[in-house]
Amino acid sequence: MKTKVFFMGTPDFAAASLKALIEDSGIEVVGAFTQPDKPVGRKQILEAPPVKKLCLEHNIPVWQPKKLRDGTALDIIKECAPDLIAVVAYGRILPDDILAYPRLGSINIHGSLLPKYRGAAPIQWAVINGERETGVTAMFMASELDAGDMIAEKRTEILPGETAGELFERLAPIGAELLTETVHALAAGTATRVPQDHKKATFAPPLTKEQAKIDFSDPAQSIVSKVLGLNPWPVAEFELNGQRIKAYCAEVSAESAKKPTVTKKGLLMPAGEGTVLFTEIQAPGGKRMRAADYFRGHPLC
RNA sequence: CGCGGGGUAGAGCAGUUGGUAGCUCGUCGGGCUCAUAACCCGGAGGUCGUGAGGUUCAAGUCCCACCCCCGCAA
Repeated sequence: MKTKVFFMGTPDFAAASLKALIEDSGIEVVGAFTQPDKPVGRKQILEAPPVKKLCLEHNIPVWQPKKLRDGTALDIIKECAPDLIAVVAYGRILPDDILAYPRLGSINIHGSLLPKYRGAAPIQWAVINGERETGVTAMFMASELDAGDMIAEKRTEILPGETAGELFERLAPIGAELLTETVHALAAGTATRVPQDHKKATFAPPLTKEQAKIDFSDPAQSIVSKVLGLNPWPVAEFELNGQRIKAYCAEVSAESAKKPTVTKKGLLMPAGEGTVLFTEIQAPGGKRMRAADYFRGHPLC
């Protein structure tokens, strides 16, 4: 008897989990919710989220409800008769009646080691704050955001120089593995349930463009963590000779500089404490490129 | 038709009021050095996005069309 799972998720990170469920012979994905198509790109072209694409490829019924609280969403789920609901980066808060419906419960895979970094951007904040370790946590969903009882977690080191985007890609399959394991554990009745220590909870709110600006009075290490955590979005930036420069990759430099300096490795910028070496940047209208390349054609005055 | 920048040697750029192209780096050869991402000398490498389009004695440089890349905005 296959475990029937109703899936909810939106971006690539979620699609990785969905794919794992689809490929698991003991699991049947009976339906899915994902966010409505959104205009993306320069010309506002409507594009389907990764989860929707995957569903279409595998003939899994998929809906993109705008409202979850008018009853129709719950009706759809009832029709699919899932044993449990699995949510991965769906981007919406689910009403209690939906959470309570499946007999095995509603679970969520979250990109942090709870109770730390509850919220929308756990992976990015872990990088921004210079954490050395992070992971994914499986939990039962509660009405309060990311506050449900924990089932299991998987840990991983944050590598030096790793960007949030890279960490995302590395965490996606780990989360997928955790999800399938958790589904099987629930089906077998062997899943554990541990309440979070709510006093230790921290939060990871959505990133905004306002925080993209680099403050060079910060320590070099903080600036580097910020650059890495804000890549690929919204991307840290700073001004140089009146040009707005986006910073994709940076590291703390062993060399020191008192003013902006170009070297073979990139651009050195003095910080509040230490010196930052920008290695990958992008100017308006230009492509993203190695800092050393950029300054070959744009020498500092 | 959302706003805007750009497509010139392997890479990043410059190219003035139109007259067949330069710079930095890399690369190749040679030299110097205990040594080097250092320095010196020399060389190779470009149908200037596409359209055997328009204007012109002459177009990278002006006009037209198309393709591609990118920033903003979402």
